[in-house]
Amino acid sequence: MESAKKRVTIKDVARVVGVSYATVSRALSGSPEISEETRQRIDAICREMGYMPNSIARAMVMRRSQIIGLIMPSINNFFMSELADCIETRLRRAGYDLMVCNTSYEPRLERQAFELLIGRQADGIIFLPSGVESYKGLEAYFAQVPVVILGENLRETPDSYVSVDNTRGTRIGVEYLYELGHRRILYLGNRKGSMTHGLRAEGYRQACRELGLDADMLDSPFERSSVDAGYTLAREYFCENLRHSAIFCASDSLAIGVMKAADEAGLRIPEDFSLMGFDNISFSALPRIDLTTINQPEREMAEAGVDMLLERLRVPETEKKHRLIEPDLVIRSSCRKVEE
Amino acid sequence: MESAKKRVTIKDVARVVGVSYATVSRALSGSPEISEETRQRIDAICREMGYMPNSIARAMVMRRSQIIGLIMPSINNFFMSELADCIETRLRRAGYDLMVCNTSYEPRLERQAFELLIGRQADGIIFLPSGVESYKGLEAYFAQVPVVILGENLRETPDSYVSVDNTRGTRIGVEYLYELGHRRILYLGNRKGSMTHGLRAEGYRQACRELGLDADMLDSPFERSSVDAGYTLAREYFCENLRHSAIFCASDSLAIGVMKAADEAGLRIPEDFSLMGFDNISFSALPRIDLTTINQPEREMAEAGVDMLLERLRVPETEKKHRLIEPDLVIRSSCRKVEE
DNA sequence: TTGAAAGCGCTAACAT
DNA sequence: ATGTTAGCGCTTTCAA
Repeated sequence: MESAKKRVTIKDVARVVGVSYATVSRALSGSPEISEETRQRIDAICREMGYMPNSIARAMVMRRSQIIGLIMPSINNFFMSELADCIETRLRRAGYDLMVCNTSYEPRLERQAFELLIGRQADGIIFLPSGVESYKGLEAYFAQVPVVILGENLRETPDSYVSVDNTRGTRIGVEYLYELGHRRILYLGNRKGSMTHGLRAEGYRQACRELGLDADMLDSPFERSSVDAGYTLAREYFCENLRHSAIFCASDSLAIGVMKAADEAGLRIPEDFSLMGFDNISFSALPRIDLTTINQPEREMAEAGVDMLLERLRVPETEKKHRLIEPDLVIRSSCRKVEE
Repeated sequence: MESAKKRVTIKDVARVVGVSYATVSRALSGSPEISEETRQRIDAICREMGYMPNSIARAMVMRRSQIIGLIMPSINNFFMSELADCIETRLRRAGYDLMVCNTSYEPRLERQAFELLIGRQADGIIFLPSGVESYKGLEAYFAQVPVVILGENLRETPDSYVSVDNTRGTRIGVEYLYELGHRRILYLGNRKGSMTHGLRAEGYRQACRELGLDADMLDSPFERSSVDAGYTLAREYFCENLRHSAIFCASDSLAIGVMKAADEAGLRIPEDFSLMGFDNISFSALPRIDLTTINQPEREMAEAGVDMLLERLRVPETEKKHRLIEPDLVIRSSCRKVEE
């Protein structure tokens, strides 16, 4: 019984109502050229028979699927799941459905996701690249379907993208620490090979230069930022004497790792040193963590990305735009005023 | 140019190769009744022309979309995003794509999601209900498409579901605390109206009865479990003298709120009281939080749910199964041994 | 206002 | 081994 379910089609309805199925189609799509009476009859019968339009057939002839693809490294990531959530909600309100593809940071899966979504006739794609490198080799797809890139600052790309202004973010952070009196600020966890991190590091350098501070960076050899990476890095650093009054971490995860190492080393935050993160992941707001950090406004990013994509769908000639979202400082308890 | 992109179809390929388009279809679908030579030629031309199969057309005639819908309250939730992540990965490996629908805990959006996915010809649906109540009124859809329910224990439903054994979870927790010497264990944060929470509370009561302890519960008047809810509840509780040696929270979020209240009240964990959570959300593993808790094996749940659904797709007569996943204890540092 | 018919890209049954 | 053709459910001319 369950599998023998032939669904009710427009034809079935037409037969019952006693009109041609074109008429039913018109009634359903709210065409004006139809009498109020037949429309009512058709509506009633549709409800009665439990008719549900087949959007696949519809997409076929309309050449629009009303599907947007979301390609991202992982759904299970504070930053990304927040983005995904906002994207879904906003797209749905605009009448689109979301198809999600995990890439697990694998370029191979990124390619595959594009092909799959194009095959599914997705009307557009929102893409969170797993890194700058991954962007290469994907350009061919960008000609086939409107794509908006989210997250990575791809300055050189001519494609639409939305990103947080990472450079601005670290500048804001350094300036804040400076105002608190900090003059020896370590920047911890910079990763080469990540555009995002490169820009954050750049902001740190710029701010130091302008404020007349020594830029001092402890790079990360790890593939990705994580609590463990921060912990490992900080442990090493704490072996020597504490030469800085503040540590600015390239990401919140790293900062939390630094906290752990500090706790173990008997160093207090912010009494012995101030700690600043970047991202404002949900962890950072927790009691006991309560990390001062630079916030990436995910909601705003998601909305900007979706709107940009929808705009391109509505007006195909729309030129590709770049949009930098302004990050902001979230003051919690991990930084304190000092006299130097 | 961008919007004038007529995609390459099977017919275009056929024309170039000089065969009928049925032949191309056969070649592509790996039919054996075709000469190796033409297959090679077709493959080559397809690649050359950048042909990508239109899965919509395919779904239309095959009457299988290879799409699975995932209906859940929110993508942005530690437990759920982890589930979504695993579900996506496993489905993709099985050749399915995932369409995600947020319901924001609104029954109206749950209904809408079902209709939408059925309209999209989804082959099956994985459903995380926002609550027991929400289950009502949805039964009609269950007849139209195979559905597997994840998360909620819906004992009465005849439909397929996978859930963690919540009752067992709290029992494990109480037994552990008992072994550590605790005899006065408060159960904090029980919410009426949630099946999950009802079962957890039940486990607590059972264990207390069997171990000869007094069951003592501090119910939560809040709609959902959250850090704030736990904080508020605990603050109130700490106003009086600490009458318990351990607090078992109905969820990790609550437990973290309790931590915050304890910190403010100058109570130390686990020195002044032991604290146990339930869920093992990613927060709980953080340094400074390090909460002993009951783990819900999300990966296992996701896999069981996906497998159950795929099995029903393969063998439509498969009877609907219920599967309870065994939770397990994660020992961290928030509970300690006591002499009573 | 309504009906008839073509066609979206593809698969599969039937011919050859 | 390959071609012909019907048809999946729907929208949209074109006619009536």
